[in-house]
Amino acid sequence: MASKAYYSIHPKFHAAVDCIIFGFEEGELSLLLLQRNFEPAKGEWSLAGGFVEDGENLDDAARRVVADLTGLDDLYMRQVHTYGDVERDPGERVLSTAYYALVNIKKYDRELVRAHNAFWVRLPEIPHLIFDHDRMVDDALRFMQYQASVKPVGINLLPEEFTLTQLQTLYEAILGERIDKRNFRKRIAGMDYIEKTGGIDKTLSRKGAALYRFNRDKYDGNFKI
Amino acid sequence: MASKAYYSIHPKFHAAVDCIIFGFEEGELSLLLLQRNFEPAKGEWSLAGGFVEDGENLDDAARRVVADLTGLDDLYMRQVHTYGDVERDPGERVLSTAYYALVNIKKYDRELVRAHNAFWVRLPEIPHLIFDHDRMVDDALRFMQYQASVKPVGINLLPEEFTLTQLQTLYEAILGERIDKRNFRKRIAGMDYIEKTGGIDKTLSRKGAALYRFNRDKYDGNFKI
DNA sequence: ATGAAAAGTGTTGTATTTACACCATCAATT
DNA sequence: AATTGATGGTGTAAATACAACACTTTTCAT
Repeated sequence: MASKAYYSIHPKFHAAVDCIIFGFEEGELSLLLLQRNFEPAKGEWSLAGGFVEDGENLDDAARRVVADLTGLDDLYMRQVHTYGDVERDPGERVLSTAYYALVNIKKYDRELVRAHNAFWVRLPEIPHLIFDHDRMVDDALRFMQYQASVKPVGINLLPEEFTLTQLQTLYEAILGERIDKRNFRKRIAGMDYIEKTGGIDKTLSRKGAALYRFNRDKYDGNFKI
Repeated sequence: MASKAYYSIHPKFHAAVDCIIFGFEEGELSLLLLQRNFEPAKGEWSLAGGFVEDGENLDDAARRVVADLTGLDDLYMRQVHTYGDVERDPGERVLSTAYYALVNIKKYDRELVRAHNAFWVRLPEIPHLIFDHDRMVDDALRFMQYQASVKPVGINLLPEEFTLTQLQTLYEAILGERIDKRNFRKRIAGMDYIEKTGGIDKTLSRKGAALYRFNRDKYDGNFKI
Protein backbone atom coordinates (compact mmCIF):
# COMPACT_ATOMS: atom_id res chain seq x y z
CA MET A 1 0.00 0.00 0.00
CA ALA A 2 1.43 3.37 -1.00
CA SER A 3 2.21 5.72 1.82
CA LYS A 4 0.23 8.65 0.41
CA ALA A 5 -2.92 6.58 -0.01
CA TYR A 6 -2.65 5.28 3.54
CA TYR A 7 -3.27 8.76 4.84
CA SER A 8 -5.37 10.32 2.12
CA ILE A 9 -8.37 8.04 2.38
CA HIS A 10 -8.99 9.41 5.86
CA PRO A 11 -10.63 12.71 6.70
CA LYS A 12 -8.92 15.71 8.22
CA PHE A 13 -10.27 17.95 10.90
CA HIS A 14 -9.59 21.31 12.40
CA ALA A 15 -7.62 21.05 15.59
CA ALA A 16 -8.11 23.63 18.30
CA VAL A 17 -6.84 24.34 21.76
CA ASP A 18 -9.06 25.85 24.40
CA CYS A 19 -7.39 27.31 27.45
CA ILE A 20 -8.81 27.48 30.92
CA ILE A 21 -6.75 30.41 32.20
CA PHE A 22 -6.91 30.80 35.94
CA GLY A 23 -5.76 33.94 37.70
CA PHE A 24 -5.68 34.72 41.39
CA GLU A 25 -6.59 37.97 43.12
CA GLU A 26 -7.89 38.95 46.53
CA GLY A 27 -8.08 35.38 47.69
CA GLU A 28 -10.20 34.22 44.80
CA LEU A 29 -9.61 32.45 41.55
CA SER A 30 -10.80 34.01 38.36
CA LEU A 31 -11.13 32.62 34.90
CA LEU A 32 -10.32 34.57 31.76
CA LEU A 33 -13.35 34.52 29.47
CA LEU A 34 -13.99 36.08 26.10
CA GLN A 35 -17.15 37.59 24.87
CA ARG A 36 -17.11 36.58 21.25
CA ASN A 37 -17.45 39.37 18.71
CA PHE A 38 -17.44 36.97 15.79
CA GLU A 39 -19.44 34.06 14.54
CA PRO A 40 -20.28 31.40 15.40
CA ALA A 41 -21.94 32.13 18.74
CA LYS A 42 -21.28 35.85 18.55
CA GLY A 43 -22.04 37.63 21.80
CA GLU A 44 -21.72 34.51 23.93
CA TRP A 45 -19.02 33.66 26.42
CA SER A 46 -16.22 31.28 25.65
CA LEU A 47 -12.83 30.13 26.74
CA ALA A 48 -9.72 31.48 25.10
CA GLY A 49 -9.15 29.24 22.16
CA GLY A 50 -7.48 29.06 18.81
CA PHE A 51 -6.67 26.73 16.01
CA VAL A 52 -3.52 24.71 15.83
CA GLU A 53 -1.41 25.92 12.91
CA ASP A 54 0.98 24.11 10.63
CA GLY A 55 4.38 23.61 12.14
CA GLU A 56 3.17 24.22 15.67
CA ASN A 57 2.71 21.47 18.19
CA LEU A 58 -0.22 21.29 20.59
CA ASP A 59 1.57 22.62 23.64
CA ASP A 60 2.95 25.51 21.62
CA ALA A 61 -0.47 26.36 20.29
CA ALA A 62 -1.82 26.55 23.83
CA ARG A 63 1.07 28.75 24.93
CA ARG A 64 0.51 31.03 21.96
CA VAL A 65 -3.17 31.43 22.74
CA VAL A 66 -2.43 32.42 26.33
CA ALA A 67 0.46 34.67 25.38
CA ASP A 68 -1.60 36.46 22.75
CA LEU A 69 -4.29 37.15 25.27
CA THR A 70 -2.31 38.02 28.39
CA GLY A 71 1.21 38.80 27.20
CA LEU A 72 2.45 36.13 29.61
CA ASP A 73 4.71 33.29 28.71
CA ASP A 74 6.10 32.11 32.03
CA LEU A 75 3.27 29.97 33.11
CA TYR A 76 2.24 26.66 34.37
CA MET A 77 0.25 24.93 31.68
CA ARG A 78 -1.00 21.41 31.43
CA GLN A 79 -3.08 19.41 28.99
CA VAL A 80 -6.36 18.27 30.45
CA HIS A 81 -8.34 16.35 27.85
CA THR A 82 -9.32 16.28 24.21
CA TYR A 83 -12.93 16.73 23.26
CA GLY A 84 -14.00 15.09 20.06
CA ASP A 85 -17.75 14.92 19.87
CA VAL A 86 -18.94 15.22 16.31
CA GLU A 87 -21.35 18.04 17.02
CA ARG A 88 -19.38 19.89 19.64
CA ASP A 89 -18.75 22.87 17.35
CA PRO A 90 -21.89 23.56 15.32
CA GLY A 91 -19.92 25.30 12.59
CA GLU A 92 -17.54 22.62 11.41
CA ARG A 93 -16.06 19.59 13.01
CA VAL A 94 -13.28 20.64 15.35
CA LEU A 95 -11.33 18.49 17.77
CA SER A 96 -10.30 20.56 20.72
CA THR A 97 -7.63 19.90 23.29
CA ALA A 98 -8.12 21.70 26.59
CA TYR A 99 -5.23 23.10 28.57
CA TYR A 100 -5.34 24.84 31.85
CA ALA A 101 -2.98 27.66 32.67
CA LEU A 102 -2.21 29.51 35.85
CA VAL A 103 -1.14 33.09 35.37
CA ASN A 104 0.06 35.74 37.74
CA ILE A 105 -2.75 38.21 37.64
CA LYS A 106 -0.42 41.00 38.68
CA LYS A 107 1.68 40.56 35.60
CA TYR A 108 -0.74 40.08 32.77
CA ASP A 109 -1.23 42.80 30.18
CA ARG A 110 -4.54 44.54 30.79
CA GLU A 111 -4.48 46.21 27.40
CA LEU A 112 -4.12 42.94 25.56
CA VAL A 113 -6.95 41.46 27.56
CA ARG A 114 -9.21 44.42 26.88
CA ALA A 115 -8.35 44.43 23.19
CA HIS A 116 -9.55 40.86 22.95
CA ASN A 117 -12.84 41.59 24.62
CA ALA A 118 -11.79 39.38 27.48
CA PHE A 119 -12.69 39.60 31.15
CA TRP A 120 -11.65 38.04 34.41
CA VAL A 121 -14.63 36.37 36.02
CA ARG A 122 -14.63 34.99 39.55
CA LEU A 123 -15.22 31.28 39.65
CA PRO A 124 -18.62 31.39 41.32
CA GLU A 125 -19.86 33.90 38.77
CA ILE A 126 -18.92 32.07 35.62
CA PRO A 127 -21.70 32.36 33.05
CA HIS A 128 -22.81 29.61 30.73
CA LEU A 129 -20.20 29.10 28.04
CA ILE A 130 -20.53 28.02 24.44
CA PHE A 131 -20.17 24.54 23.04
CA ASP A 132 -18.75 22.12 25.59
CA HIS A 133 -16.70 24.76 27.39
CA ASP A 134 -18.65 24.38 30.63
CA ARG A 135 -17.54 20.81 30.82
CA MET A 136 -13.98 21.77 30.00
CA VAL A 137 -13.92 24.15 32.94
CA ASP A 138 -15.30 21.48 35.26
CA ASP A 139 -12.74 18.98 34.11
CA ALA A 140 -9.86 21.44 34.32
CA LEU A 141 -10.79 22.56 37.80
CA ARG A 142 -10.99 19.03 39.10
CA PHE A 143 -7.72 18.17 37.43
CA MET A 144 -5.99 21.23 38.84
CA GLN A 145 -7.30 20.51 42.33
CA TYR A 146 -5.96 17.01 42.17
CA GLN A 147 -2.61 18.26 40.96
CA ALA A 148 -2.48 20.96 43.61
CA SER A 149 -2.92 18.29 46.25
CA VAL A 150 0.16 16.51 45.06
CA LYS A 151 2.54 19.15 43.76
CA PRO A 152 3.17 22.86 44.15
CA VAL A 153 0.90 23.95 41.34
CA GLY A 154 0.16 27.62 41.34
CA ILE A 155 3.22 29.05 43.01
CA ASN A 156 3.73 31.10 39.86
CA LEU A 157 0.54 32.96 40.71
CA LEU A 158 2.33 34.55 43.63
CA PRO A 159 5.09 37.14 43.57
CA GLU A 160 8.66 35.87 43.52
CA GLU A 161 8.75 36.18 47.31
CA PHE A 162 5.60 35.47 49.22
CA THR A 163 4.34 35.00 52.74
CA LEU A 164 2.90 31.79 54.06
CA THR A 165 -0.43 33.50 54.49
CA GLN A 166 -0.45 34.36 50.79
CA LEU A 167 0.43 30.79 49.92
CA GLN A 168 -2.30 29.44 52.14
CA THR A 169 -4.87 31.81 50.68
CA LEU A 170 -3.88 30.65 47.22
CA TYR A 171 -4.31 27.01 48.12
CA GLU A 172 -7.64 27.70 49.75
CA ALA A 173 -8.76 29.34 46.51
CA ILE A 174 -7.56 26.47 44.36
CA LEU A 175 -8.99 23.74 46.55
CA GLY A 176 -12.13 25.67 47.36
CA GLU A 177 -11.90 24.99 51.09
CA ARG A 178 -10.45 26.39 54.27
CA ILE A 179 -7.20 24.96 55.59
CA ASP A 180 -6.02 24.94 59.19
CA LYS A 181 -3.17 27.40 59.52
CA ARG A 182 -1.00 25.27 61.78
CA ASN A 183 -1.41 22.11 59.78
CA PHE A 184 -0.74 23.99 56.57
CA ARG A 185 2.48 25.49 57.91
CA LYS A 186 3.58 22.12 59.23
CA ARG A 187 3.15 20.64 55.79
CA ILE A 188 5.04 23.48 54.13
CA ALA A 189 7.83 23.15 56.65
CA GLY A 190 8.37 19.64 55.37
CA MET A 191 8.96 20.91 51.84
CA ASP A 192 12.57 21.88 51.62
CA TYR A 193 12.00 23.50 48.25
CA ILE A 194 9.98 26.27 49.87
CA GLU A 195 12.61 28.26 51.67
CA LYS A 196 12.78 31.36 53.79
CA THR A 197 14.46 34.27 52.05
CA GLY A 198 15.18 36.19 55.27
CA GLY A 199 13.11 39.08 53.99
CA ILE A 200 10.09 40.43 55.83
CA ASP A 201 6.90 41.75 54.34
CA LYS A 202 5.35 44.55 56.34
CA THR A 203 2.67 45.63 53.92
CA LEU A 204 -0.03 43.51 55.44
CA SER A 205 0.80 43.39 59.09
CA ARG A 206 2.50 45.53 61.68
CA LYS A 207 4.38 42.56 62.92
CA GLY A 208 5.70 41.64 59.50
CA ALA A 209 5.60 38.23 57.84
CA ALA A 210 8.55 36.14 56.77
CA LEU A 211 9.04 35.85 53.04
CA TYR A 212 9.58 32.56 51.25
CA ARG A 213 10.54 31.56 47.78
CA PHE A 214 10.17 28.46 45.66
CA ASN A 215 13.49 26.80 44.91
CA ARG A 216 13.08 25.03 41.60
CA ASP A 217 16.44 23.26 41.78
CA LYS A 218 15.61 21.66 45.09
CA TYR A 219 12.16 20.77 43.82
CA ASP A 220 13.25 19.09 40.61
CA GLY A 221 15.04 16.55 42.75
CA ASN A 222 11.85 15.45 44.51
CA PHE A 223 9.97 14.51 41.41
CA LYS A 224 6.60 13.03 42.19
CA ILE A 225 4.05 11.72 39.72
CA MET B 1 -16.45 37.85 9.65
CA ALA B 2 -18.18 35.14 7.70
CA SER B 3 -18.49 31.81 9.44
CA LYS B 4 -16.97 29.76 6.64
CA ALA B 5 -13.89 31.97 6.42
CA TYR B 6 -13.40 31.73 10.17
CA TYR B 7 -12.67 28.05 9.83
CA SER B 8 -11.23 27.79 6.38
CA ILE B 9 -8.15 29.89 6.91
CA HIS B 10 -6.89 27.28 9.35
CA PRO B 11 -5.25 23.99 8.48
CA LYS B 12 -6.75 20.58 9.00
CA PHE B 13 -4.97 17.51 10.26
CA HIS B 14 -5.47 13.82 10.41
CA ALA B 15 -6.78 12.71 13.78
CA ALA B 16 -5.85 9.30 15.08
CA VAL B 17 -6.44 7.23 18.16
CA ASP B 18 -3.80 4.88 19.50
CA CYS B 19 -4.90 2.27 21.98
CA ILE B 20 -2.83 0.80 24.73
CA ILE B 21 -4.72 -2.46 25.13
CA PHE B 22 -3.84 -4.30 28.30
CA GLY B 23 -4.80 -7.89 28.82
CA PHE B 24 -4.28 -10.07 31.85
CA GLU B 25 -3.25 -13.70 31.96
CA GLU B 26 -1.39 -15.93 34.37
CA GLY B 27 -0.79 -13.12 36.77
CA GLU B 28 0.81 -10.87 34.23
CA LEU B 29 -0.24 -7.96 32.12
CA SER B 30 0.26 -8.09 28.41
CA LEU B 31 -0.01 -5.43 25.80
CA LEU B 32 -1.51 -5.98 22.37
CA LEU B 33 0.99 -4.92 19.73
CA LEU B 34 0.88 -4.98 15.97
CA GLN B 35 3.66 -5.78 13.62
CA ARG B 36 2.96 -3.40 10.79
CA ASN B 37 2.65 -4.94 7.37
CA PHE B 38 2.18 -1.58 5.68
CA GLU B 39 4.05 1.67 5.34
CA PRO B 40 5.15 3.80 7.00
CA ALA B 41 7.39 1.87 9.36
CA LYS B 42 6.51 -1.51 7.85
CA GLY B 43 7.81 -4.39 9.92
CA GLU B 44 8.10 -2.40 13.10
CA TRP B 45 5.99 -2.70 16.20
CA SER B 46 3.21 -0.32 17.02
CA LEU B 47 0.16 0.18 19.13
CA ALA B 48 -3.28 -0.54 17.77
CA GLY B 49 -4.31 2.66 16.11
CA GLY B 50 -6.61 4.08 13.54
CA PHE B 51 -7.86 7.29 12.08
CA VAL B 52 -10.90 9.08 13.35
CA GLU B 53 -13.58 9.04 10.69
CA ASP B 54 -16.30 11.50 9.84
CA GLY B 55 -19.31 11.23 12.07
CA GLU B 56 -17.46 9.32 14.75
CA ASN B 57 -16.38 10.87 17.99
CA LEU B 58 -13.03 10.22 19.63
CA ASP B 59 -14.22 7.73 22.21
CA ASP B 60 -16.11 5.81 19.54
CA ALA B 61 -13.05 5.70 17.34
CA ALA B 62 -11.04 4.18 20.15
CA ARG B 63 -13.73 1.63 20.88
CA ARG B 64 -13.89 0.73 17.21
CA VAL B 65 -10.15 0.19 17.01
CA VAL B 66 -10.20 -2.16 19.97
CA ALA B 67 -13.33 -3.96 18.82
CA ASP B 68 -11.93 -4.49 15.34
CA LEU B 69 -8.83 -6.02 16.78
CA THR B 70 -10.17 -8.10 19.64
CA GLY B 71 -13.89 -8.49 19.00
CA LEU B 72 -14.50 -7.04 22.47
CA ASP B 73 -16.77 -4.16 23.22
CA ASP B 74 -17.43 -4.44 26.94
CA LEU B 75 -14.35 -2.78 28.18
CA TYR B 76 -12.92 -0.20 30.41
CA MET B 77 -11.42 2.51 28.27
CA ARG B 78 -10.08 5.87 29.18
CA GLN B 79 -8.45 8.75 27.35
CA VAL B 80 -4.90 9.35 28.46
CA HIS B 81 -3.39 12.21 26.49
CA THR B 82 -3.17 13.74 23.04
CA TYR B 83 0.15 13.85 21.29
CA GLY B 84 0.61 16.68 18.86
CA ASP B 85 4.26 17.06 17.99
CA VAL B 86 4.71 18.24 14.45
CA GLU B 87 7.07 15.48 13.49
CA ARG B 88 5.60 12.66 15.49
CA ASP B 89 4.42 10.80 12.40
CA PRO B 90 7.02 11.09 9.68
CA GLY B 91 4.49 10.51 6.93
CA GLU B 92 2.05 13.33 7.43
CA ARG B 93 1.04 15.42 10.35
CA VAL B 94 -1.26 13.42 12.60
CA LEU B 95 -2.60 14.34 15.99
CA SER B 96 -3.09 11.25 18.04
CA THR B 97 -5.16 10.71 21.12
CA ALA B 98 -4.11 7.79 23.28
CA TYR B 99 -6.61 5.61 25.08
CA TYR B 100 -5.92 2.72 27.31
CA ALA B 101 -8.18 -0.27 27.44
CA LEU B 102 -8.36 -3.27 29.72
CA VAL B 103 -9.67 -6.41 28.13
CA ASN B 104 -10.47 -9.82 29.41
CA ILE B 105 -7.87 -11.94 27.75
CA LYS B 106 -10.09 -14.99 28.08
CA LYS B 107 -12.75 -13.44 25.91
CA TYR B 108 -10.92 -11.81 23.06
CA ASP B 109 -11.10 -13.24 19.58
CA ARG B 110 -7.81 -14.98 18.75
CA GLU B 111 -8.65 -15.15 15.08
CA LEU B 112 -9.20 -11.43 14.78
CA VAL B 113 -5.95 -10.78 16.57
CA ARG B 114 -4.02 -13.13 14.36
CA ALA B 115 -5.61 -11.70 11.22
CA HIS B 116 -4.30 -8.28 12.17
CA ASN B 117 -0.79 -9.50 12.70
CA ALA B 118 -1.16 -8.64 16.35
CA PHE B 119 0.44 -10.26 19.38
CA TRP B 120 0.13 -10.18 23.10
CA VAL B 121 3.44 -9.19 24.61
CA ARG B 122 4.18 -9.34 28.33
CA LEU B 123 4.97 -5.97 29.77
CA PRO B 124 8.62 -6.61 30.54
CA GLU B 125 9.22 -7.84 27.00
CA ILE B 126 7.78 -4.92 25.09
CA PRO B 127 9.98 -4.04 22.13
CA HIS B 128 10.74 -0.58 20.92
CA LEU B 129 7.66 0.88 19.23
CA ILE B 130 7.33 3.31 16.36
CA PHE B 131 6.87 7.05 16.56
CA ASP B 132 6.07 8.20 20.09
CA HIS B 133 4.32 4.98 21.05
CA ASP B 134 6.89 4.13 23.72
CA ARG B 135 6.00 7.28 25.53
CA MET B 136 2.31 6.58 25.11
CA VAL B 137 2.74 3.23 26.83
CA ASP B 138 4.66 4.80 29.70
CA ASP B 139 2.04 7.47 30.17
CA ALA B 140 -0.84 5.03 29.95
CA LEU B 141 0.70 2.64 32.44
CA ARG B 142 1.34 5.37 34.97
CA PHE B 143 -2.14 6.71 34.46
CA MET B 144 -3.70 3.30 34.87
CA GLN B 145 -1.71 2.60 38.01
CA TYR B 146 -2.85 5.85 39.52
CA GLN B 147 -6.43 5.08 38.62
CA ALA B 148 -6.19 1.56 39.97
CA SER B 149 -5.08 2.95 43.31
CA VAL B 150 -8.22 5.01 43.58
CA LYS B 151 -10.96 3.06 41.83
CA PRO B 152 -11.74 -0.51 40.86
CA VAL B 153 -10.14 -0.36 37.44
CA GLY B 154 -9.69 -3.73 35.84
CA ILE B 155 -12.44 -5.72 37.43
CA ASN B 156 -13.69 -6.39 33.92
CA LEU B 157 -10.54 -8.39 33.30
CA LEU B 158 -11.82 -11.02 35.69
CA PRO B 159 -14.69 -13.40 35.22
CA GLU B 160 -18.10 -12.28 36.41
CA GLU B 161 -17.46 -14.07 39.70
CA PHE B 162 -13.95 -14.11 41.02
CA THR B 163 -11.97 -15.06 44.10
CA LEU B 164 -10.06 -12.61 46.22
CA THR B 165 -6.84 -14.30 45.22
CA GLN B 166 -7.63 -13.63 41.57
CA LEU B 167 -8.42 -10.03 42.36
CA GLN B 168 -5.20 -9.62 44.30
CA THR B 169 -3.16 -11.15 41.52
CA LEU B 170 -4.73 -8.72 39.09
CA TYR B 171 -3.88 -5.74 41.24
CA GLU B 172 -0.35 -6.96 41.72
CA ALA B 173 -0.02 -7.15 37.95
CA ILE B 174 -1.43 -3.68 37.41
CA LEU B 175 0.58 -2.03 40.14
CA GLY B 176 3.70 -4.05 39.45
CA GLU B 177 4.28 -4.94 43.09
CA ARG B 178 3.39 -7.56 45.67
CA ILE B 179 0.59 -6.81 48.10
CA ASP B 180 0.17 -8.24 51.58
CA LYS B 181 -2.73 -10.65 51.52
CA ARG B 182 -4.22 -9.65 54.85
CA ASN B 183 -3.99 -5.93 54.21
CA PHE B 184 -5.47 -6.40 50.77
CA ARG B 185 -8.42 -8.35 52.06
CA LYS B 186 -8.99 -5.80 54.78
CA ARG B 187 -9.17 -3.07 52.18
CA ILE B 188 -11.55 -5.05 49.99
CA ALA B 189 -13.76 -5.80 52.97
CA GLY B 190 -14.27 -2.05 53.29
CA MET B 191 -15.66 -1.84 49.78
CA ASP B 192 -19.31 -2.68 49.97
CA TYR B 193 -19.55 -2.83 46.20
CA ILE B 194 -17.43 -5.98 46.13
CA GLU B 195 -19.78 -8.55 47.53
CA LYS B 196 -19.73 -12.24 48.25
CA THR B 197 -21.94 -14.27 45.93
CA GLY B 198 -22.12 -17.29 48.22
CA GLY B 199 -20.55 -19.44 45.52
CA ILE B 200 -17.34 -21.36 46.00
CA ASP B 201 -14.61 -21.93 43.47
CA LYS B 202 -12.87 -25.26 43.82
CA THR B 203 -10.81 -25.27 40.66
CA LEU B 204 -7.72 -23.84 42.28
CA SER B 205 -7.75 -25.18 45.79
CA ARG B 206 -9.00 -28.17 47.65
CA LYS B 207 -10.44 -25.99 50.33
CA GLY B 208 -12.38 -23.82 47.91
CA ALA B 209 -12.39 -20.05 47.70
CA ALA B 210 -15.35 -17.74 48.17
CA LEU B 211 -16.56 -16.02 45.04
CA TYR B 212 -17.21 -12.31 44.83
CA ARG B 213 -18.78 -10.02 42.31
CA PHE B 214 -18.64 -6.33 41.55
CA ASN B 215 -21.91 -4.58 42.23
CA ARG B 216 -22.06 -1.61 39.87
CA ASP B 217 -25.17 -0.12 41.43
CA LYS B 218 -23.59 0.06 44.85
CA TYR B 219 -20.41 1.44 43.32
CA ASP B 220 -22.00 4.22 41.33
CA GLY B 221 -23.12 5.69 44.62
CA ASN B 222 -19.57 6.01 45.94
CA PHE B 223 -18.27 8.15 43.13
CA LYS B 224 -14.72 9.28 43.69
CA ILE B 225 -12.63 11.48 41.41
C1' DA C 1 -3.19 -40.87 58.09
C1' DT C 2 -0.65 -37.58 56.19
C1' DG C 3 1.01 -34.32 53.05
C1' DA C 4 0.31 -30.66 49.93
C1' DA C 5 -1.71 -26.51 48.33
C1' DA C 6 -4.38 -22.72 48.67
C1' DA C 7 -7.77 -20.01 51.75
C1' DG C 8 -8.51 -17.45 55.46
C1' DT C 9 -7.78 -14.68 59.62
C1' DG C 10 -5.76 -10.34 63.95
C1' DT C 11 -2.63 -7.66 66.25
C1' DT C 12 0.72 -4.37 67.00
C1' DG C 13 3.48 -0.58 65.90
C1' DT C 14 4.27 3.46 63.06
C1' DA C 15 3.23 7.28 60.37
C1' DT C 16 0.01 10.53 58.89
C1' DT C 17 -3.74 13.50 59.48
C1' DT C 18 -6.84 16.13 61.98
C1' DA C 19 -8.64 19.10 65.56
C1' DC C 20 -7.94 22.71 68.37
C1' DA C 21 -6.40 28.05 71.11
C1' DC C 22 -3.33 31.12 72.57
C1' DC C 23 0.67 34.42 72.61
C1' DA C 24 3.83 37.80 69.98
C1' DT C 25 4.74 41.82 67.52
C1' DC C 26 4.33 46.43 66.25
C1' DA C 27 2.26 50.62 64.46
C1' DA C 28 -1.40 53.72 65.07
C1' DT C 29 -4.32 55.88 68.21
C1' DT C 30 -5.55 57.74 72.48
C1' DA D 1 2.99 55.89 77.97
C1' DA D 2 -0.76 52.80 77.52
C1' DT D 3 -4.14 50.65 74.75
C1' DT D 4 -5.97 48.62 70.74
C1' DG D 5 -6.26 46.09 66.62
C1' DA D 6 -4.64 43.36 63.08
C1' DT D 7 -1.79 39.83 61.47
C1' DG D 8 1.99 36.38 62.31
C1' DG D 9 3.39 32.61 64.52
C1' DT D 10 3.51 28.33 67.34
C1' DG D 11 2.55 22.72 69.87
C1' DT D 12 0.04 18.85 71.46
C1' DA D 13 -3.09 15.16 71.72
C1' DA D 14 -6.37 12.09 69.56
C1' DA D 15 -7.81 9.60 65.68
C1' DT D 16 -7.09 7.39 61.65
C1' DA D 17 -4.73 5.07 58.12
C1' DC D 18 -1.13 2.18 56.78
C1' DA D 19 2.46 -1.39 57.14
C1' DA D 20 4.52 -5.40 58.93
C1' DC D 21 4.09 -9.78 60.24
C1' DA D 22 2.74 -16.00 60.84
C1' DC D 23 -0.13 -19.34 61.76
C1' DT D 24 -4.47 -22.28 61.29
C1' DT D 25 -8.10 -24.34 58.34
C1' DT D 26 -9.85 -27.14 54.80
C1' DT D 27 -9.99 -30.91 51.83
C1' DC D 28 -8.43 -33.75 48.16
C1' DA D 29 -4.90 -36.99 46.64
C1' DT D 30 -1.79 -40.18 47.96
